[in-house]
Amino acid sequence: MSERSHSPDCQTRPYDFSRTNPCTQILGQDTLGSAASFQLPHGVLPDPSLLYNKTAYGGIAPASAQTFFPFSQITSDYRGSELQAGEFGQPKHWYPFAAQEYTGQVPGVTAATQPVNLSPPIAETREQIKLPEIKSEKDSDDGYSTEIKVQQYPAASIPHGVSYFPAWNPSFWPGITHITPPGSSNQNPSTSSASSPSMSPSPPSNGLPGNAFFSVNPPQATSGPLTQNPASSARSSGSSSGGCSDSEEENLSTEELEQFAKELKHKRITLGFTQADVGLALGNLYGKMFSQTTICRFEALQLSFKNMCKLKPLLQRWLNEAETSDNPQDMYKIERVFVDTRKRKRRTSLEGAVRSALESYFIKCPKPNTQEITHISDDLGLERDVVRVWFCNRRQKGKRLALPTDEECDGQYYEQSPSPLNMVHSPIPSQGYPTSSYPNAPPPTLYMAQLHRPDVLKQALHPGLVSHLTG
DNA sequence: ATGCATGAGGC
DNA sequence: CCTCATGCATA
Repeated sequence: MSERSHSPDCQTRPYDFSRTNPCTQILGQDTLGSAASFQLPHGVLPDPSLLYNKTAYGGIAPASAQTFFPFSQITSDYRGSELQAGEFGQPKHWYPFAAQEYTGQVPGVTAATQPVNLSPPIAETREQIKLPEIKSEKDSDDGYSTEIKVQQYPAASIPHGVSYFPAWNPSFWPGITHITPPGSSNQNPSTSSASSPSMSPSPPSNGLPGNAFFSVNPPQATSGPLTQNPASSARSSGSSSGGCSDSEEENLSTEELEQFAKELKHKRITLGFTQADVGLALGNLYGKMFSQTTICRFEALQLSFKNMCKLKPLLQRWLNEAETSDNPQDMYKIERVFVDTRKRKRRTSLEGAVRSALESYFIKCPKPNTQEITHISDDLGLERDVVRVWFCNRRQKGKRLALPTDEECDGQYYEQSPSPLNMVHSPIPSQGYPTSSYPNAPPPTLYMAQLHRPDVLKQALHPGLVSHLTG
């Protein structure tokens, strides 16, 4: 790990997404305003966060510890990437991992899926426990594996009947489209106690309910700190601040994000939470959890500006909660068993040489067309899809690492090298980051990071690249 | 921490 | 097919 937290100087500026207002619109999208948002394709949820800013966070009712459990969904039909080709009209809902999708109280299911093993109260409980994992890397004929895993979630992880809930509408449960608010009758074990003692992760803490951490926090604690951000409030001028907890999704500046990321990391560590913990905690607070990966990328400012803006308020709030809580450690997670029957394509591990080759192709043409992809995959002996995905990821990475701070050197990846494929460079709209500049100039292609920081450079380039290019 | 993958949404 | 958000799996 690096200690970026120490030297504020070394990391000049991750990215200079100006204070354009991507956030505002992101969060402002009244997706939820339209009826359309409620008839999602197949239970897919629109970004819940979109709703957050509308529904005051502070408004979250005290947790009515309803327990919801995962359910095993069996729908294994993974067609090899070979067949992938195009669209499968069929929804592929075989991978219910997103918290939102479970979010909901299903009495019947609850009982049925009652986890077998219940959490040992503390520390260890935080780990993800994997059950028999049939991992057939090479053995599996198709190369995919099936796995069953058990995850744990905070006791209070129950999305209290918040208004935005309906939007998540898990298609699995037709009747649950609109859940009943905490108060309403609901055969559901309305209380944490009812949540089945067996699963109450709450350590034998005398008076403390396991969900103390989340539900106990007084509104003040939550809403107050939200406005803590001086800059945002200052900037958010008139329009937003409705009076109460003002805009959290407000336009954030790079500096703010940067600083917050640092603060988050520091405090997080101080409080003894792992990135994974935070991700799960968000699930408790908002019903939408995130992976360690995402938290990590957030802290490292490796998400898109939009994404950063979107997540910041959530993390901010989590931080507030964590800080104001007397026993953040009590924040415990119940185990949530969820059998994931999905088969995921096994991760392809590209060799250094291959990666270098891809890099070199990328430099010549960051956005190869179908034919070119085929050519490359052919040349390197890779699956077409692997190549395609690699390019997608590479582009994405390029954008993440891009530092649109200086225009001087942007968008000029070396196209000097003779392209073996006569690839043509296609202009790519820079949607990744608000490049502050370029009023009407062609969007710079930032695939090659504007390496202003050595650390970024290190990340951006693959070791063998140079040799490959020269060789 | 990061590489490869998935899937929604958009042309 | 792409972008974008996100995550599993792994280095």
